Amino acid sequence: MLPHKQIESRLQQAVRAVLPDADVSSVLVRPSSDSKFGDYQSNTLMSLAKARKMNPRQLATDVLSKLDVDEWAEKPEIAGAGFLNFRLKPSALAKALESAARGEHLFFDQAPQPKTVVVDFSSPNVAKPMHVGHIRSTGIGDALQRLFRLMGHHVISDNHIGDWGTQFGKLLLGWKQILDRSALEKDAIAELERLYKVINAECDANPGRLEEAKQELVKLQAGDPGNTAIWQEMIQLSEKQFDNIYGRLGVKFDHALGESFYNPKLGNIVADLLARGIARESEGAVAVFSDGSLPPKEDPFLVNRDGEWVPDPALIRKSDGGFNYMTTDLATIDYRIQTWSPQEIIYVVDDRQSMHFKKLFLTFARWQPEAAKRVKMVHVGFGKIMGEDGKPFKTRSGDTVKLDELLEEAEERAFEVVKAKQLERTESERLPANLWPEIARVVGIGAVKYADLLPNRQSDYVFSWDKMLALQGNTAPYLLYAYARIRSIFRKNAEQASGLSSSSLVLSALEEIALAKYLLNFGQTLEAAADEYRPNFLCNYLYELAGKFNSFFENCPVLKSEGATRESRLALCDLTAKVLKQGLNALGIETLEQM
RNA sequence: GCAUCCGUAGCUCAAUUGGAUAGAGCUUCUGACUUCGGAUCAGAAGGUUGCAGGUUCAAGUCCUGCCGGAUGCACCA
Repeated sequence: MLPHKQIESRLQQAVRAVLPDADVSSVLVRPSSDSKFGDYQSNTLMSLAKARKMNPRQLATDVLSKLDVDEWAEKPEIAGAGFLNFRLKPSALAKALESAARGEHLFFDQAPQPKTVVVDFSSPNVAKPMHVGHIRSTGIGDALQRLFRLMGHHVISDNHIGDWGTQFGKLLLGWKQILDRSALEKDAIAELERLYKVINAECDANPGRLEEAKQELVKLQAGDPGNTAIWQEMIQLSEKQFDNIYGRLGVKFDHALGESFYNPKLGNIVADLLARGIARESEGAVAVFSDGSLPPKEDPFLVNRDGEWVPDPALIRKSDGGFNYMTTDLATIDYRIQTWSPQEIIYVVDDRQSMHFKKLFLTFARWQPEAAKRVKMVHVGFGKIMGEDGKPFKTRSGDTVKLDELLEEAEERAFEVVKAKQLERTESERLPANLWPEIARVVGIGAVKYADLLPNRQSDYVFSWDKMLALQGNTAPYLLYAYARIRSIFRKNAEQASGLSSSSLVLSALEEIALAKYLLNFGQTLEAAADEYRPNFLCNYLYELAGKFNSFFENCPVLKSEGATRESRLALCDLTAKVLKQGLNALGIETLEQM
């Protein structure tokens, strides 16, 4: 167990000894905000004292008298209003690094009680191109599924594809009447998009066309063989696009159960909700209304119009008899609980749908109260991607940016950067030109993903090619460079690339110690990122780690040093590389041995 | 109108959810062994955290009221 975990565990014991009835799970030890306060701090005693109207410094003194952390830390100090500060013993630090160098751990522990977690993300629509809007859901969702897996949880990722719904009426009409076969073969998604746009415009102008489209939809829903065959072909064509993009992004799903999968279950769900009195008919539709259990301000089923709270129900059946996404989402939760019994279901969907998810979760809890108690349902929302003009990110002509074109541009721009840097080097230092495209691919895709994961997910962020591909600052290229630099040491020193032959590490330089201590924080960062569904914690950690490594690298010669110092420094390099690689991998970003 | 999210250095963003002197990068300026990979490092400059109150040992973070922005409010997802 890592030293700060040992300290935390001992501290919890000491608190329990002083306050037998206290909830010690809230007593935490965290890295200090400033090294002058030691390496780790606990501020939780202050809130415990406050809740009991005790003097926090007195409580700290009492706890301290019961606390034995001699094995890992110097004598703890009480500071300020009641902070407990811990300074790590050099022996404890060395021991933690030695066990990591022996391959016993990489500064994190697996979750003691693994959860089953369903992660729902990406959710593209059939017959439409994937666009920038899909980066965030796909990138954050993939990072979360990787993070949870790394922590030892059982993850089920599910891509809830939009393969059913009213858009197919228009698409079927377009397919039958204005399809251009050669265009379909050339670029299927572009042609399907064209069909939809043309028919959609016609429907807006002409109610007759809209009726025709509706009839096609009714036929599809009734199982008409011709329309079903066309629908299936559209899905197949779309799947090619999805596979291509997910392949480029390195994103994998355990399941891709689209909306159509749930279609046969929807009628029964509506009937059941009606029978239980949870839903009722209204204006020809079937809807779920407020049950009055929440104050109006917090009730998502109410909205204030001109000073009066009026119903804002969740529709589960339209007045034309069709179902909508609320119905499908209820069926989806039901299916997931029945099939996988998860403790947690996470939806990575943009923030505009937060109201929908509030209604969805509350409706499900009313429908299946017992099942709802056993599963935590979370909407992990995120903000928009803006252009550098501060408006939503669009192409120069004002269209939405397509994801495949964006990835293409990322690789092209990265290639220009790679090429420029290679040409700056002498010929002997330059990498063969046939390696450049692969380097550009990893840098370009990594840069897009990293730039998207770095901002706090709830805020909008400005998309900037120059910033994400910048070679300095908090970017993917900076991190990849730090990794490649380390790997280069081991190419020159292949015989010592793994393990530590002597038994103990020596750490003396300030930069060595700072780097070593920071490595120990990897696990807490992973836990915080997973607990809060915020991959950006990990981004910032890796950036700091790379910075500390670069600082160490400038000041502490590795290959030119000798004996135990040399071995210790090699071990530090190796561990830093492993943490960088593992961390970037958890973000879905590949690494390069040279660049 | 009501609800949700947001407002932090000239710009782009952090701040481990109430902790100690609000941190990075870009930009500007200064410096680093003829470089274990200079796509690097060290330093300087840059702040009344939109405004005004409140809560407490402690507020960028919580509460109230304003100002400004984004989003959502019945059959699209």
